[in-house]
Amino acid sequence: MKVGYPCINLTIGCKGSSRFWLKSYSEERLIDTASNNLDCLHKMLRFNMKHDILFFRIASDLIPFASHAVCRLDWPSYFRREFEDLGSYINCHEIRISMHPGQFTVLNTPVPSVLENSTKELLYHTRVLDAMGLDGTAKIQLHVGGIYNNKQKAILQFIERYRDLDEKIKKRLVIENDERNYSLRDCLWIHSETGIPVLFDVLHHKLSNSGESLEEAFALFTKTWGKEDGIPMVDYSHQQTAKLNARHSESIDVERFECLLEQTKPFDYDVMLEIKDKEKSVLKVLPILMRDPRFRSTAHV
DNA sequence: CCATGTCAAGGTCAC
DNA sequence: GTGACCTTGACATGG
Repeated sequence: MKVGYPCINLTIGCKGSSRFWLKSYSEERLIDTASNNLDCLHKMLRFNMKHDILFFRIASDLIPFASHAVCRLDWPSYFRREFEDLGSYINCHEIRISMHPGQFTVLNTPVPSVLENSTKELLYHTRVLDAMGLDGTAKIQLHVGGIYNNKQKAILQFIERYRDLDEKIKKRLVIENDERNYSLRDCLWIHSETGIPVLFDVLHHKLSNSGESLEEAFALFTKTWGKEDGIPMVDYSHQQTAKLNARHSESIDVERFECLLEQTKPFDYDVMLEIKDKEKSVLKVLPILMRDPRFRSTAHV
């Protein structure tokens, strides 16, 4: 079990996901922004290592507009050195990595241009992880997509589109249960047809499920991850506690997180805390994790 | 300098 | 059919 947070570190004062507006695109601007992002990513990983944080989600904006037609730069070559340095740091320290394309990446869309853009976006994410030399345990998480008035058909469409993807993408792609359209049960069905692993989102499951308890859910989704996929991944967040003033200070409820650990004792997994205050929430739960025999700290590496 | 408007992309729902 | 919302910031421009 490794613990982490997504994309942004609020302590160290740099940003690994800076972008700019498309209309001000220039190759120079791209190179400048991407250089800073890559540099900041390295800083965030070093910060994480100091604090026993071995799971991290890399922001999709690492190389802005990389999947857009406007980008003519051969960025994997241009930044080869930076990617290799990052990759060796990640591999040496056994850091777990994920990425999560945005809402515009939809595989089961009926619109050809959307499919084309989505495929390019998935290819971009894959190329980032490949450029770092990471193995198949570095994952790209995606929601199943839209319903289009016919869920059964939409699921079959997803399966068909998944099968058509490049092997390099397939090796990394996992699906995540969402809060509205595709529940754990739906994802498991897609898994049975395709073999794609299911990343479990605790909050989404609470909002949309088929009556499975947390224990039952863990027993189900953890089985969808093969040896080559690595330890199953979990996204954890909770709804804001009804407190005055909580609006700007959302942070993890340590007791509730402790309940999760307690309820899922038989299972090993890597957990991403999707909480507004990012690494601060991770630091808050570290003392509890340190007492958990499943937890992997930097002392193990 | 500061305030405000705008930003690649999709899907869903309320009206 | 249109527009707000998701989610949130921060880039960019105009005053």
